[in-house]
Amino acid sequence: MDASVLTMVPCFRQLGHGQLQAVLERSTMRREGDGSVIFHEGDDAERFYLLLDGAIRVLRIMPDGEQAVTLHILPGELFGIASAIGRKTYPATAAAVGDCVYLSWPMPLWAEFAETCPGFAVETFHEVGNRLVELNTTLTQFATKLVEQRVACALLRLVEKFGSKTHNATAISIPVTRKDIAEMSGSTLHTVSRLLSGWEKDGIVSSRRKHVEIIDVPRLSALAKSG
DNA sequence: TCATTAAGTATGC
DNA sequence: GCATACTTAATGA
Repeated sequence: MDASVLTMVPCFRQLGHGQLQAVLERSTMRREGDGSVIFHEGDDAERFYLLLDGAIRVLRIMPDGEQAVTLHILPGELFGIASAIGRKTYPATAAAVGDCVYLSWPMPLWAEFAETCPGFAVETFHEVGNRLVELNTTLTQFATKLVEQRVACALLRLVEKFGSKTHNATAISIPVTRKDIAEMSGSTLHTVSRLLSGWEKDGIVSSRRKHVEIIDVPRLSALAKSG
């Protein structure tokens, strides 16, 4: 594994090759398959993580066993950064979406990186800030929109993060089930299934098992708007 | 307007 | 061939 994989990572962007090498040498690399849980909500926050490849779903599990997906992590982003917000335990569960490759470090190194790595603190503040904005947007959607609009919003959020243009559509590049979309939109898999079937008839989306692509993004955006 | 129940079909390891 | 993903309709809050 070469230190150059870290040059694209925002929080290490200002480090020279030697420093990157040192950071890398102190990390542990792991690989996980779809659905594997990396840490659970409430676990002691012993390590922090950097996603190199794949995607991570951050979710909370309700007392009745229901799950709510709060956000997704992209390659190059940190996760499990309890230290950054002054916590001793993880506030949410992190699970792999598809195959993932990630690095991790013992949590005590967080303070050391923040002190010794130029740009690390500033970049992680940015990242945390961006997530706050994202969560705020999602929260507003939950509070103000009807289910159909929320489901449309959830799909658009997936497109924003994982959309890849194909010949005549925008495919979501990670596996997503109806249940996943329901957990992102505060709905049920049945309602999501019904909505997707309807939109498929209207030529707005096209879906197979665990795979969704959007044929007509503007019309989906229109559905996502209230009114 | 939407969740729940229930009963089915399709798909993939 | 079995578990998982998905569809559809009916019911009722």
